[in-house]
Amino acid sequence: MPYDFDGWDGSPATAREIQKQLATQVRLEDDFPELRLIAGVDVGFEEGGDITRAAAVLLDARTLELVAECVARIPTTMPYIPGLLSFRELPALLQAFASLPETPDLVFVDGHGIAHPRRLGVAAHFGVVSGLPTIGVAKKILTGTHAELGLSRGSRADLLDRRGEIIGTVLRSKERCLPLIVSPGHRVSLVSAPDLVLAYLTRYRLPEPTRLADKLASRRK
DNA sequence: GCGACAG
DNA sequence: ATCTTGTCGC
Repeated sequence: MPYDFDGWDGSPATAREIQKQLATQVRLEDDFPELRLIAGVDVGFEEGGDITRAAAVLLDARTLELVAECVARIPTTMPYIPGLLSFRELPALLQAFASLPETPDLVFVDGHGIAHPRRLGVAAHFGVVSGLPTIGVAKKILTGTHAELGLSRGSRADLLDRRGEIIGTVLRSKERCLPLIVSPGHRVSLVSAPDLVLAYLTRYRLPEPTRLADKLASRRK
């Protein structure tokens, strides 16, 4: 067995079983008005990919002020396989997240939520495992199609799966920039997910939680 | 069988 | 994701 994570042995059959179990736990619930703390998580790599570096940042939901930041570095155990991203990044992500001094009310995850072939992108998986509300914020589409969207900030279009079901929102977060792909992870509705992303947007393409986590994970500046 | 394909 | 400087355009 080349890999090992919660019973994962690298075979497509095992992957299907794990995804099937987790997918049944994904539920889109209520929305929430008063948020106090929000978090952002992302992953980067070091040593040519041998080391997975996860970052978690905690922000004051009202002022967007950085409250805390944590980094976890662990050996990489799996290769990148489209559709199975969470199995590669979740261990490090959870470790960094667990180091935060407080639990946030909402977590923004770099990657897709339910805008995934099996409705189980890394943001949905993270939500199910942590039990916290999560939103997936990706920079590219993994699956799905959408109509053209406006050029102004805030313009959006539904992301549809092969059957015409809405699985996310293509959102123009900044003018003259490629749109973000926003989808619910856990305990957040399809409608409120993009609104929450807009709520924590400043002058950049990415919302603050994800932007800061991304910067810390890739050790850039 | 031939493409598409988050990070 | 990561390897990488300058450069075009708002």
